[in-house]
Amino acid sequence: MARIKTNKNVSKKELILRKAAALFRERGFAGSTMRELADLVGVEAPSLYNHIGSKSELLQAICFQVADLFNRHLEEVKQSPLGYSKKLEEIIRFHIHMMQASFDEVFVANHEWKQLPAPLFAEYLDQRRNYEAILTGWLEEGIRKKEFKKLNPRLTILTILSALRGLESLFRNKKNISSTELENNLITQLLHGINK
Amino acid sequence: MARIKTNKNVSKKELILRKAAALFRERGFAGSTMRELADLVGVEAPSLYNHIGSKSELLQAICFQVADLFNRHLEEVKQSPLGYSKKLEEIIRFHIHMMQASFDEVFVANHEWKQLPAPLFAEYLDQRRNYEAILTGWLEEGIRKKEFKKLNPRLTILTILSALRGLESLFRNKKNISSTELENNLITQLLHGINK
DNA sequence: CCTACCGATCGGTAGG
DNA sequence: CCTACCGATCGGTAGG
Repeated sequence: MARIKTNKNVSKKELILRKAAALFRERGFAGSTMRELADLVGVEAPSLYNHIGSKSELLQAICFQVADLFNRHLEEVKQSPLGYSKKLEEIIRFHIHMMQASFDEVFVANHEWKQLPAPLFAEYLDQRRNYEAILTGWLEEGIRKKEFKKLNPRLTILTILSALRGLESLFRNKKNISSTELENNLITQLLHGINK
Repeated sequence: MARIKTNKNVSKKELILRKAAALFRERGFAGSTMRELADLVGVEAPSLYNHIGSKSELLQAICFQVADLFNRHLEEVKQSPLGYSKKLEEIIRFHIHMMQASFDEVFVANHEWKQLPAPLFAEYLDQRRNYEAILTGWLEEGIRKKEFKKLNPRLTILTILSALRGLESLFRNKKNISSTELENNLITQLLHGINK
């Protein structure tokens, strides 16, 4: 009986988290109210606090769950035997898949992490910088091995990540563009260029 | 005397607008308060309302001033005799210049326009879509004339614009990277590709 | 441009 | 999970 109660609470908390991600994406974290969230969940606002600690705890859970998935994937690719261009291809593919699988969560993590309370803000920023630094290292190595043109590595990685973040506007409109076309288009454009 | 008074009001209003852009960029529109803005301007909160009508009027002014500059430049490039690849180069250069000249305002226009009140939201969205549609048209024409590879035109333009928007994170950190290096790097990467 | 203050709404708590 | 309600804070107004 105690176990059943726990399971029920967990699934309700997950429902709250999913609805929070959808709400925060639409209205932003600061622009969202716990009353709106309660409406989406189907309870009164004070009842939310039987399942969660605070509004910002929701943001925290969303941001770090997303970050964990990206970090874990990065570690896998890092330890693979692929060349640097292929490694970047893998990263591009994974960002597209994440956006399709968890659009609201990825969007909120990308846009609202700045609203995290002070210590978590710094921690999240660290993880982000680490992610970028590893990709930048790949580009530097790839330039040394003549795999890439001589470009500013950090700027180039930043541009790729920005382009991937921008896919959000596609998923928001629920455009029916296939995952394969997306991947192929972005890999061609970002790695091989659009000029003939 | 009436003229002097008017000039004074105009310059105070411009000060408020500049400070509002800086504040909205840092905290977001919903996360910013008129008390914080008043502190930045150096008056009490109610005094702001001698110069402005409302908080959302500030957002409106910032967003549409930025949009006007981009639209005017687009029109110039559209009527130029340049080829499509060179036209896109001009757009890339202008986005970089705008970001350098008016970082706060461009950032706010890009991120907070969704908070515009209903009729203005739709108007802004229209202008944005028109901007994207014209660039997409160039890409379609360029593909037909074998200037570009066969790519999804809308997706390709969206990717370029996303990459340009992402430059924000560079200017936020006040990185001392030259305008010329930025332009060259982005044009190479986005038009010619990074692979050797 | 200020002081004083408004109605509304916020995140969250008490108590059952 | 609800009703009742809190202190704080919000955008904005009145009046001088």
